[in-house]
Amino acid sequence: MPELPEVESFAARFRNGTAEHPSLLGWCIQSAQIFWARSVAQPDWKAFEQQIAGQSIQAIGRRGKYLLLQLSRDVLIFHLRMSGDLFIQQGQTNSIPHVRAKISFNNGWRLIFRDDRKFGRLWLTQNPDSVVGALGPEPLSDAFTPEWLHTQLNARTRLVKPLLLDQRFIAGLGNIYTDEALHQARIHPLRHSNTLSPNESETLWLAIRSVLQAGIAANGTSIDWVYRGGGFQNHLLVYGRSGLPCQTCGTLIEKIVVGQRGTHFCPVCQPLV
DNA sequence: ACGAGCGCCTGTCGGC
DNA sequence: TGCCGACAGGCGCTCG
Repeated sequence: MPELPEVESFAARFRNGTAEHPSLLGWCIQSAQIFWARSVAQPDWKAFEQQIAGQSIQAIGRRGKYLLLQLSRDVLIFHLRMSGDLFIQQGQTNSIPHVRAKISFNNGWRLIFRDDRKFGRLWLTQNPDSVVGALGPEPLSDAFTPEWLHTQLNARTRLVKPLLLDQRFIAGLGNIYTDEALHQARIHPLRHSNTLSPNESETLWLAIRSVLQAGIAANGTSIDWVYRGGGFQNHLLVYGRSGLPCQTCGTLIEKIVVGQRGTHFCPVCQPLV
């Protein structure tokens, strides 16, 4: 579930601190425990536990949906996939179910990785490009321009929705924000990418950025308690609203399957030309 | 180049 | 009530 805005929210909270905990910058790792071996993608879980001990957090960042913690020697990378969640805890151990990894710091705090579906992954590597190097541009960066988007859309023939979900094309969009961006741009999810006009591409560019920025401003989207503390679920116009009236025209929102993913759209606002 | 199908996993929900 | 299939925020793989 966590898409770019949710991961950005984690990065900001870890970097700046919250009312519940201070910034993680400078914290020194005392030990780590892995409870599900396959949650660690690299190296193997035993080497992960050994290598991470003694390293301290020097920087906290995000690339696409990946959370990157620069440590003394390695980079610790998280991808939360469908159901991953991160907690900062101190003192008594709360009984959190589905804990896959626990990282304990010298100052008594702990970072808990919870993930009921076990799809999330951790990496500990000196070469973060081996994990995030193939990602497309950051949609909120200066490299992501209307001209770039139009050129790249027209260079492919794929359906626009699966293309936007492809992390090698653009980094960070997931199912929720893609549906919302296409709706805001008034583009049908089954359009072929090479049929978008320059004007439509620019509208889509603006929609992607504005939806992501609104998501970040709301601290992300919380659905089914998979991700906590966000407010953007109250601003969704199509995702999860099939059968409900479109807030623009009143037509009932439809749900179809595109590229194996549930896809929500307004058939009137987003005509298939 | 592209899409479909499937595997990875667990929890929830609706239908019968 | 209980069982069973469908489905869910993601993504990597194989196969046409």
